[in-house]
Amino acid sequence: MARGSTKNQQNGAAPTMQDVATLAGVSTMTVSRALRDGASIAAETRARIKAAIDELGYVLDQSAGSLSSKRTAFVAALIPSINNSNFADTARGLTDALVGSGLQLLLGYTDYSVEKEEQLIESMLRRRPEAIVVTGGGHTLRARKLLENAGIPVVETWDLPKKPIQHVVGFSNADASSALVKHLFAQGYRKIAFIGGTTNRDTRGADRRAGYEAAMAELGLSNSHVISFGTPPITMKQGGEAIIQLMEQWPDVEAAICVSDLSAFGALMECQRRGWQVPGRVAIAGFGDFEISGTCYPAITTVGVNCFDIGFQTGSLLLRAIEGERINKPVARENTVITYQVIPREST
Amino acid sequence: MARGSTKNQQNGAAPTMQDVATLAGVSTMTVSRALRDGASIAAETRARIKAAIDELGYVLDQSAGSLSSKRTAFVAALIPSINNSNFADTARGLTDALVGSGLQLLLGYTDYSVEKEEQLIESMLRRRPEAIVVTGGGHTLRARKLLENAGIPVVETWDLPKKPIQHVVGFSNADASSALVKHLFAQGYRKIAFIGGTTNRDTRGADRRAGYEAAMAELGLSNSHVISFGTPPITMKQGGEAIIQLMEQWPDVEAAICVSDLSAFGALMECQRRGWQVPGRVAIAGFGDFEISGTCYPAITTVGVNCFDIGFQTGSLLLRAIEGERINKPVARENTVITYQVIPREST
DNA sequence: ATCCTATTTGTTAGCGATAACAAGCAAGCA
DNA sequence: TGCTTGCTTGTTATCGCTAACAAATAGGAT
Repeated sequence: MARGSTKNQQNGAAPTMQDVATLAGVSTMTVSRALRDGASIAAETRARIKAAIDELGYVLDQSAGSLSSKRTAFVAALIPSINNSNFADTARGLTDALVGSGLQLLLGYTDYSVEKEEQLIESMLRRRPEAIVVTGGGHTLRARKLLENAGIPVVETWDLPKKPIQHVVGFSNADASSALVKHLFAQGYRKIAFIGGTTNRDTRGADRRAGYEAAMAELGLSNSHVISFGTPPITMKQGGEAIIQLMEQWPDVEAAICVSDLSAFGALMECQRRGWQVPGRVAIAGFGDFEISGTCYPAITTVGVNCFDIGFQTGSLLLRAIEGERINKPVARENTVITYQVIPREST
Repeated sequence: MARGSTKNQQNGAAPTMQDVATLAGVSTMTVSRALRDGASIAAETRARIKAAIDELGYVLDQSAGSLSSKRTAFVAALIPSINNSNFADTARGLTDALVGSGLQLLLGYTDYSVEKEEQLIESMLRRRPEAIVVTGGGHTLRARKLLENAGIPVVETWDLPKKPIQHVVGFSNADASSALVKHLFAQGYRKIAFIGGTTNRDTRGADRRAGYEAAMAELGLSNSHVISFGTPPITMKQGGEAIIQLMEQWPDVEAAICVSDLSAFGALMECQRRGWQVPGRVAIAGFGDFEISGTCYPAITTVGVNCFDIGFQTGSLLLRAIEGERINKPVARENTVITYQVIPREST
């Protein structure tokens, strides 16, 4: 073990490619090639290098490589919450689409805040991702500028922004929400309320609310009632509190649409606890088709969005776009619309 | 706008620090200093540089900086699943502990697979994190070696491994599970079953099962029954299927402990759907104290683990350890045990 | 005026890898 | 034998930034 040919070998510092090269009796360039597959290198040499790598416990320093090759091999994606199966599905779709491309996904969590998003965008950009994915179309002015100037493919997801930055893979939350209202209307419900968060922090939540109000107006139901409760994302517990408030404020209410399945579930359980029949006393609907909505009893009527597909489509678009940048032929702006559907279940 | 003093300015490539320096009429070193706070620099110069940065839309290239400064400013954390509120809480604890340190958290998802973990460890290490956090104490041989040789602080969480790699912040899943069995025993239950995943892929799940079996033996309850269902993480739906299977196989069963709250919830809902009283016909307990367990009706008895604290303690330990490495005074191995408690609710 | 100190700025030399090109070498062919 | 071809390996020059040291400048004390 007493080689000590380089300084790194002598002290305890991590071995570099130079150490591997010295041990294997080749140049660093050859080591670099051995580490990539597809490079032309003699099998015997490669084996010798692999042995040296194992002996030293060498791990490639990708950041050094990136500096030289201009390829960081990762894409950044910002999602509002780490603990939301909808976004988790999107992330999975993204990951799946990226498999085999050598691109790694770096997730960031904005916590439903555009300010946090701005910070994250900047710190991601500092690491020079090859593309960046954001959730929604609402950004701070500076964030928008950062994205526009980043010089990499940008995708906005989960929304159909009026003024897209570049590519879009999403759907209209307002339309989806309207569709749900119309579904309830067709079922015979007239006194329909909406339960959501207090602020507009969650722009998708705000869109759903707008869609609800638009549909109510369109259907000639002037008595729209909105219960606002807590800052997004509103929790199961808050959903429970909201339904109580709703029943007090509007005892006649026939159906409640919740901004997400989580709050719908909370509302449903609170009803059960109080002995209010669902849908007998009041019907409850959610949004997002979370696992919980299909499992709970009664199962919750909701809007199913193809979350995985949002991620997968985004991923494939990214691959094309990155390739396009590389060969200096940027792909044209794309606007992919994702499907959604009302899923009628037992709660309405 | 027609400056064109450097090549970068001329073509469309992203501006570098040199471009900023030229525009502001200073050296790159001064720009570098202006970007850090705490560096000694004249207010006027700093303002001029900031203006140049704004004009060019410059964003620091951190990977280049890291190469030079040997500080990548991020720590890696691997968790089994993106969509599990327990691990999400741990991640939040980690993030919170890291706030203000300038360290960013990079999350990776192992999908409960040690092979995937190994891959992730390697790809994380390639980016030279300043510390790495893994979930659990079970790793492939190579993963273990990689961690041991990484030369950075390593923390294993959510477990108390027999042969820790370095630091540990966790608890005994087996003991926690035993405590739950003993609680049910004290409530008068004797015929207690366990519902978990089929494989040992989820080592924490396996530990919980082992704890169940140990407690049953200790209590003199020889008739332990284990229902294995699906590969971890088992879903709500699988929890529902498992309880049916359990009731068929062992009609006398009085209580079922599920490997996690999610499966417990699925089991509970299935019982409601079939009109089996819980806890009248069968009692159900979970693990993890997810939001759902406290909200649903009846609320589920579970074991609450201080998940946030696992993350927070890990984060603070990391900060100390990283600082220790920097001043060449590595901190001693630490073994932090996190508390848990049985939370009795309506379902037992 | 001279020296000292503190503050601000610049210079030089890498960090660890890879791109681009150059060169060595063996095999194949005339 | 001499030349070409194709494969394998090496050399050189960065990539964009920061550490470490050097130098310039201003202000104050003597």
